[in-house]
Amino acid sequence: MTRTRFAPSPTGFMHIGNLRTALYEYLIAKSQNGKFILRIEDTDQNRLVLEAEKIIFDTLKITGLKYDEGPDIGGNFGPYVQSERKEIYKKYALELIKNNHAYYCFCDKEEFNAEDRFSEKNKCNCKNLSADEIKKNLEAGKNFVIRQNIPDGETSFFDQVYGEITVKNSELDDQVLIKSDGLPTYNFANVIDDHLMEITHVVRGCEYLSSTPKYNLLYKAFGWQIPEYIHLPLILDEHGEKLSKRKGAASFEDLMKMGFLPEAIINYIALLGWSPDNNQEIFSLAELEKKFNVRGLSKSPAIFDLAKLKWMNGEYIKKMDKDKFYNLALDYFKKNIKKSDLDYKFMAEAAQTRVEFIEDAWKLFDFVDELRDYDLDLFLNKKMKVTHEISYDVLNCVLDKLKDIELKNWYGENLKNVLMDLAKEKNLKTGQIFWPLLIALSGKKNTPCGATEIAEMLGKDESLKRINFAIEKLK
RNA sequence: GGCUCGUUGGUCAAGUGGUUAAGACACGGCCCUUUCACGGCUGUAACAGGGGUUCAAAUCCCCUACGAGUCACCA
Repeated sequence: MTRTRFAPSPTGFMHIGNLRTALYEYLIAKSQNGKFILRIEDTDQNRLVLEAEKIIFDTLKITGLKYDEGPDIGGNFGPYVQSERKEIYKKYALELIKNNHAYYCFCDKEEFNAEDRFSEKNKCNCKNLSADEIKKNLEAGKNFVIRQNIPDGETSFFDQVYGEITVKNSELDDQVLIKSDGLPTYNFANVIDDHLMEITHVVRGCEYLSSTPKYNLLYKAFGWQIPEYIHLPLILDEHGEKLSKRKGAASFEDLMKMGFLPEAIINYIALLGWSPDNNQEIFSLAELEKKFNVRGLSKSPAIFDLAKLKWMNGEYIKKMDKDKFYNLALDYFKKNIKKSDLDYKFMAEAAQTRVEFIEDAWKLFDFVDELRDYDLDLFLNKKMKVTHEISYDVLNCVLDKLKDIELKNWYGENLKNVLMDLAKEKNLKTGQIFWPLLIALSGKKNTPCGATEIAEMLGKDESLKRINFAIEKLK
């Protein structure tokens, strides 16, 4: 059975790249009826961030990436937190030492750090220590790490995205397996855990591509079966650099704060580095589970494009249940617009197809409370052949007609009829009536609905006031 | 610097030896429309460069350029 795992370290926010890795891991498992496991890699005690685990749980919950096993829900392969597995790693490390695939190293940490990174390999003689010397050091309580003993030769592996990759073993370090604090490094722990947890497909960012040969050597040393490897290309920011916190939207939390819907985020990042067999763009998670295949994964890095995510967010807003959108938009209407006798239902409906963020819905109606001064040239409209003169004349006629309408008849449909009649009477195009009126009432070119609907929204007094103001302005 | 990987329009991308080199976002135009939007139609715009192999190359090979990853007691 296919088993994949998401193995984040709890060091802070949920990076978009990590979330996408989790998504693909989830999809690979689910598309094959397999299991998706969450494992917390907290072996670096210095980088732990409080709350970070909660962010991981919450994000997976919000996005719907439901895991089958994990620290908070258990499973048959636990514990699912690496710091609780310390003894397990130790045991396997000792086994490697016994078989000469690893060795004790008593060197001081500082010695190595001081060395030039690009110069010759760290030369540590600990590999050649005699059994006696090792015993003496251990008994003396000397600090040690356990290092992997990389053999000569070369190592190849097959990656489902990048294909066959071969590296000379001389390029590989005798990496540390167990740190001096007794905890394993990622490099060791991931191999042990992936094996013990029976992970079949190791999915991770391609920054691990170059250390994969070392992991393979470990699998080989234990005589374990090597899992399928699926390395993922990077996600970059708009400058072609690594996504970073400083430049804005690097994390899921950031995007949520900006008003993006979780479904839209998931849909968008699914397409960053993967493409389906057809041209479909909008996918629910359930659809992705059905259609995802490793074949569609790309090798080259992708740039995170906020503009396209915005478009997608708009698509999800349009698809959203009307009542749901209404309820969400209502808060913003009430909070930001003072006028209260408004048809919020109507407003929500008008906004739903025009907005990329729910919190922007009210902005379409920002002219309701107050008419901001506007440029006279807004009246000009080539297509409808509207000029300043026509606007002036039309608004005078409109004012004439409207001022006699009784309050009980002041509603959109009726106003529209009255003005249509006016157009006929004056032999004008309908646009030549409605355009100047729209500008006069709203002071803007882009409005969420038509002129008569706005007139209804504003009420008779306010509408006439604004028409008068426009006439004065045009004089 | 060594090693490894990558490079199709501004962006995401399809493409696996013969295509008018898809589609989406963004941008422009047109239609619909009392505005805007939605929707529909449409336009601009790409195989990093150079060598091979082949009747034929975006596709296979080599070189160059550029970019990235890695070379931690971080993951």
